[in-house]
Amino acid sequence: MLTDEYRFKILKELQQDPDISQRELASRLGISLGKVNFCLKALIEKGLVKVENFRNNANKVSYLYLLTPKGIEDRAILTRHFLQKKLQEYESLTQEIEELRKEVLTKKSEND
Amino acid sequence: MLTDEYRFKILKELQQDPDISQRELASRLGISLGKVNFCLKALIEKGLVKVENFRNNANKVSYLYLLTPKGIEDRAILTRHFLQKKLQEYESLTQEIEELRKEVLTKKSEND
DNA sequence: AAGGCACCGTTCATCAAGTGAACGATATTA
DNA sequence: TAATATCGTTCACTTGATGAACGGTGCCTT
Repeated sequence: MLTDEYRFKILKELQQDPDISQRELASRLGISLGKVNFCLKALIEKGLVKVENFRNNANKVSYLYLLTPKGIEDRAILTRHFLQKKLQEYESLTQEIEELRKEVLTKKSEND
Repeated sequence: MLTDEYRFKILKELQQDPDISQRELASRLGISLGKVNFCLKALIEKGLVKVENFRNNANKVSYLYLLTPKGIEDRAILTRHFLQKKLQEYESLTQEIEELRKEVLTKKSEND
């Protein structure tokens, strides 16, 4: 499945490193090769990524996974979206930590 | 699978509400009935929870999922463990937000 | 007492998602 | 030229989660 999270992560990696193998990408994101392959195809299908055969000066054929204008736009939208989401996470995480702290202190005083 | 996370959450719920149905527990934790049933059995197997047939004054048979001393101890350990973990998450979340902020601002200035 | 209803824990067939070994194609090296 | 390395692609397999269905039990109404 291609979630927002991996759409974002993959677009981010590709933008800053268009010549990257699917294996390397899988390794960086901590997911399987199969999943990367699936997600990448979905991104291409959606028109967010375009794959090009790139022939460098040593006559070596390698692949380039380039973000299309639509892909760049999508990445920007996702960035704003995730900032909002992370800020909400920050709120709830702060509260969660507060509760855990209280609890740890309570338990401690019970044993004193 | 019985992860630390659900071991913690379930022990927490049971401690503050020992007469609770598996369905209600599933609903509170946002997981399926089958998973609750599986996890609960695992907790009993591990000796962290003891189930009792509780016969109240109206002769109604209901269940009590009580934490054993071992269960209470485990919950305390998990609480401290999760506090540490959440503090680490806090660190990385803060950094992540910082990066997202930078990025949003960069994109914005590019379009000005 | 009997029938109906509601809720309980338990089971398990079914589904969805992730995995990585294996493959053919291609580039590089010996 | 043969051997090796790396590429993207495929797909059989594993794993986890799901919730409908079931039998058991308490309770209410008739």
